[in-house]
Amino acid sequence: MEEHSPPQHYLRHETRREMIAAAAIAVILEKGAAALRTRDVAARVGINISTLHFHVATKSDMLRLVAETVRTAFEALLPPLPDPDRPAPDQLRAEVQAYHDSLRDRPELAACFAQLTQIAPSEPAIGALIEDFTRNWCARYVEILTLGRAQGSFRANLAPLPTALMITGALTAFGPRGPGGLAQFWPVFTEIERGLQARPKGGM
Amino acid sequence: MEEHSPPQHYLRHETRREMIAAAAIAVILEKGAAALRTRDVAARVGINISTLHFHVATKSDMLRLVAETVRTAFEALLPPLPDPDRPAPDQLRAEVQAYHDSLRDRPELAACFAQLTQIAPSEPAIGALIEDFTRNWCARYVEILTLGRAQGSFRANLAPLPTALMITGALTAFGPRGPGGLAQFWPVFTEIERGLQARPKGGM
DNA sequence: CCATGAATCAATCATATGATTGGTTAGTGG
DNA sequence: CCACTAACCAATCATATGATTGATTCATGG
Repeated sequence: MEEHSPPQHYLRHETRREMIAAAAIAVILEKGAAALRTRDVAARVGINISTLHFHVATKSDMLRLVAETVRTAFEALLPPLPDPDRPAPDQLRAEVQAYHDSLRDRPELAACFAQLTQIAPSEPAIGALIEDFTRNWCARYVEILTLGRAQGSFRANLAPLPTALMITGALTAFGPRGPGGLAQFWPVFTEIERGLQARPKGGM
Repeated sequence: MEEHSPPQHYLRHETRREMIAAAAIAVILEKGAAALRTRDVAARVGINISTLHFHVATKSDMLRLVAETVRTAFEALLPPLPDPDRPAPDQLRAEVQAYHDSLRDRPELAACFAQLTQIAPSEPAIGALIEDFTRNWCARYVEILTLGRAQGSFRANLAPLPTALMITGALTAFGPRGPGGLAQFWPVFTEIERGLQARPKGGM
């Protein structure tokens, strides 16, 4: 089904590794991480299995490569780190916008990420990488929320960490849903925003 | 490692199927769905592979059995359907409490559910079941939220579906996290609650 | 232009894995 | 208590799968 441009033999190590990562991601998307086979990846790249093993020692290595590739690609799409001097609501929106765009333009990333989450039990290195990324991602929201509370744009009784977990959790749910499932993305974010806003005074 | 009570031979079809489902769930929890092997399940139940195939025709069947078992067990833990005559905030809390308790008392359920998502691509029946369950689960929140808005306990500008997606998304994130990761559960819910509350008037 | 090594492949291995076959045993209805 | 069938198992099959071996080809620096 794939048309590998005619025997474009003899590519560089790093080039091949990138192609392998891309192919592995595609296979994971189509069949799920549970059905990932080194042979399928090799076939997709258009190389022999032994060639694949030349570039990527083991399947476990391949999975690490995929995880690192996805993580790096994801991080490259994130906006600049929170800036204490800009309004938090704007930064929150920018942060969410970046995530939205990643779902729209590179749906493989989040979908693959979700799949990788599941193989963590048998691949501790992957689990650690994912956990680390997730923590960092969440930390960005914690910062923005803390900032916004200090700036007075968010509720004074807002707890940054739980709120950040709520937001990242809600957003993560859009990952596995295909690019079509983005219809409710902004409505969901609008609700989140409403829930954060400072109230005109007079609680209860 | 497992001590199967001494050769308690000749159990009923349904009994064995339940044992098989339980064993499969345990294996999925320990090694992940990708590493699920019919042999491991049989060994855990304490039966021969051919006996396993006698009760469960194929691995695919076994997976469906697992999915249905998890779903049924999950649904059994849910509170009664939303009641238009009770205060929505109470019902919301009851709904969330039930989910919390399921995470605390039956962590296998949510964790296994999450694992099943990785075989969904190659097992459409599983995917459909998961999607269906998720939709129903979300619908419960939609009802409660709609009710609460009508009752005046929630913001008048609250959009039920997006908010329900937000809540279920945020809650789902606690599924894969083990029972230890529940520390932030109630803090997160508290934030959600605060975001829903009707404001004292005077928007903007 | 050739020697060297990086990149490639065909063939093969060892084991894992889902499934089947054919026969054995135990509980049960008559 | 016997016959019948549901439940069970040992042995085996066919294929899938991750990985290796040893030879081959291309690119390139000297």
